[in-house]
Amino acid sequence: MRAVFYIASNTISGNRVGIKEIASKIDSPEYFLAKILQDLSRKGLISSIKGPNGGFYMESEALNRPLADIVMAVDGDEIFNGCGMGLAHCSETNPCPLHHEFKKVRNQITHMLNTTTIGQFNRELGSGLISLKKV
Amino acid sequence: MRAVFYIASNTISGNRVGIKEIASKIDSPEYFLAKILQDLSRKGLISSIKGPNGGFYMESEALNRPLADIVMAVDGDEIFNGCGMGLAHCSETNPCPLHHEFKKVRNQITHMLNTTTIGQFNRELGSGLISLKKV
DNA sequence: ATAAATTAAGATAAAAAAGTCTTTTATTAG
DNA sequence: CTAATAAAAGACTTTTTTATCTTAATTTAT
Repeated sequence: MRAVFYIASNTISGNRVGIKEIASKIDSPEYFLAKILQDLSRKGLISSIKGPNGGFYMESEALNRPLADIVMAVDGDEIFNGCGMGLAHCSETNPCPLHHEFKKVRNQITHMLNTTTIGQFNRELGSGLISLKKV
Repeated sequence: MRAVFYIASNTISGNRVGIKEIASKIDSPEYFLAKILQDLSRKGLISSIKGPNGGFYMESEALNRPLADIVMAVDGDEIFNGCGMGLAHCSETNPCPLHHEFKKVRNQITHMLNTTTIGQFNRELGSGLISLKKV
């Protein structure tokens, strides 16, 4: 996610960025991150070109995709489904005691991830002053 | 969590339950579950006695503890902290674009886990008709 | 006391996730 | 065309999590 933000913010300012730069800026192991970006690239969320002056960037359509797409691409849709307590029987018609509250929470998260685009998040994040590191 | 619910519901009806029974009822590998229960037992959330007619049960105080205590015991307090986006810079004074919404969500979850006790959840779950299986 | 039942603890193993390295492929600049 | 640069792909290693097995300790019933 942080890597995508970094790529997005560079795309917005017209640059492509190499894996080494991304890795160092978000403080993530280079080769490991490479795997993830390759995957996101295969899934079309980010783009890349090889060779000198190559690197990662995003298509403008991709910038308009919601944050949920990153989550889906990396982790799948698991977090969006199922009973919060992990109970099989729990459903709308046979809810566990926290079903409705959990549902509310999950809908909120889903809504927020679906209505915030990558580009929008980045613009609101502000200029390049902000660290995308985790620690 | 499901194991604790099973123990709680049996405690409420005055029984102790053995690891094999729990494992089969919640559909979890016996030895693995044993490790987790040993841990919860060391932490005082559940109790056990050995020997014939032994098994796991809960003290009545434990039944009054909030669900959050189970989460804490098993997973620690990580889920209760930090920026939802994993950004280091994000804080109350320098919030990321989703900070406030995330905070709302997290507070909701925390509140719901803190104000629902194990015993209460179980009583609301209803009688023994309900499967605690995951699938 | 002894045998049986039952959890506790420790060692080990298997599986999954995270991380690293090496080789290949594509692109560009000269 | 060639050399250099950069991502892609695949093999491999390490670490963490999940799961299993074995032995020990405790309790109860006889």
